[in-house]
Amino acid sequence: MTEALRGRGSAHEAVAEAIGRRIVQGEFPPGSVLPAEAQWSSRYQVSRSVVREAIKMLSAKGLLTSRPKVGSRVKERRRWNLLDHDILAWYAEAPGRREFLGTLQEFRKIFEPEAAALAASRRSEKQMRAISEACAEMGQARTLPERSAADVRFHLGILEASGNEMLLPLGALIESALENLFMIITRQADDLRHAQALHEDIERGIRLGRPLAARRAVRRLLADSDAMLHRVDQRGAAGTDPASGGG
Amino acid sequence: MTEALRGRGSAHEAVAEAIGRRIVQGEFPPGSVLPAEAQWSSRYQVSRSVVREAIKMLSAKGLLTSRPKVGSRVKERRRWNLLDHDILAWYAEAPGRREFLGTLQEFRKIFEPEAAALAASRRSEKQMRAISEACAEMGQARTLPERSAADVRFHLGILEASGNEMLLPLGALIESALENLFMIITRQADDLRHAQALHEDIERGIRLGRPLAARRAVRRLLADSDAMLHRVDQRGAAGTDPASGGG
DNA sequence: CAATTGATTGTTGTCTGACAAATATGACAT
DNA sequence: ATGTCATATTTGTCAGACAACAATCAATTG
Repeated sequence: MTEALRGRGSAHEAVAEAIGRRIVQGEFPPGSVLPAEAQWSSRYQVSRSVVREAIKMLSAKGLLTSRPKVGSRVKERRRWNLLDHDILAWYAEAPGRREFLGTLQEFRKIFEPEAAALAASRRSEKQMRAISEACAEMGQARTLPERSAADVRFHLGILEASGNEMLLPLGALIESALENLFMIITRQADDLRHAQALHEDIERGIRLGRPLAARRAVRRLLADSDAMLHRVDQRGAAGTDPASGGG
Repeated sequence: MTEALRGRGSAHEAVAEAIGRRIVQGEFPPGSVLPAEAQWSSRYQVSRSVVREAIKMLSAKGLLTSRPKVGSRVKERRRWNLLDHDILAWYAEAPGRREFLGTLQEFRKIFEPEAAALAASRRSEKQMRAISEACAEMGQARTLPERSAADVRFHLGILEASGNEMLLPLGALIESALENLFMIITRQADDLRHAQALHEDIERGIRLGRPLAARRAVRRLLADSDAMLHRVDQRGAAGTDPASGGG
């Protein structure tokens, strides 16, 4: 009857996460109406206020709309804000992870090369330093999580240096992609060296103010991750061994 | 002491809009703490529950975080979800509209050409029909709002036909851009014919399955809007006369 | 008999009042 | 000067109540 809540944040955050995850994972298909607030309230042993605040959060993310008497209806997927940090996380845990990652990578190929090109023309000295440092830390990292964290900082630094603030929210996408690549891809030492060289090409292009070179370098890097992904696919079952990822 | 609420939706939506707009427009800069919930409650003459639900919505959009005793603190702009429909709308009303529109257009130039290229390779027949119809309606439209609405449908149709569902949330960006172009740009009859021809180029590229042509055509269209914008800029004060826009 | 009207009912929307939890502030003791 | 503790303030959560509203079905009426 009653269910435990995973999250250890505040109650309304935990409830929002629970309901949101269920919706994104397909338990309540678009167009269907959710159980009434009172149901969630008794199921999770929280007050209706908590449920309402949770539902308002999901509605702010475009997952559903509420109307008096009829209830909360799941919106069509087209309306979901798939670029939202939380929705991305829930999505990544849903069935079809591999396709999700493919969509993510395709999206990255659209905006990351252009972001790098913009960064090559507009980056400030401070922004350049952040990018170069992240790149260096990637090369010197001794553990894989350490390297992955520097990787994320590298790509986010490029977004920031692009000078177009609307690109910043797409950072959530990069974080999700790298995290998932990290889980799926296995890299040999040679691969790591190669990936590092690709990152350094990008860094150089931005540092020297060469938009075309930077753009091309990012395209090469993303093509490389794609190749890794396909290699995994061909080796049979898409494994989930935690190993070295890269992007 | 008390203030009236603009919106005519539910109370929490109206309050969220009021507070959100104030934040985005700079009244509460990033890092500052908002007035306490009780303050909003008495100011807008609503219960604290309503204020809380409103604040939870804003927090879901990445505008702020709440902590006991300290209050609700506005997050750094980097964390705002600028691609959110509502935030875009509030942003568009903030000072610096013209720069906002420039950022928007730059962003469009990043993803829309690629979306069109993908659509040229992957569009279904049904999706193609939607695009073609929107394009035709643009040409036959008798009123400017009618034409603008078809324009939006045209571009959203391309996003949908791209086959990458993560591109769909960017539709909010297109809607906002076209709406603002509509307010700022004035077009002569010649301009309108030219814009229509550009749209038809895109439609043709997608219909004939020519990604490169479609991509180039979108680039031409966006360059055209940019030229219109600069023309307005050079004519002095950026007017806000409602007139024919195009994208 | 069909169609409109009306009552019923279940759900969200809102209000009120209360208490718990957490933390910034300042007083106080060391 | 520094660390400890009490206090006050704010968010977090709860409980219960009523209003608004729409879908459904029965009753009334043309």
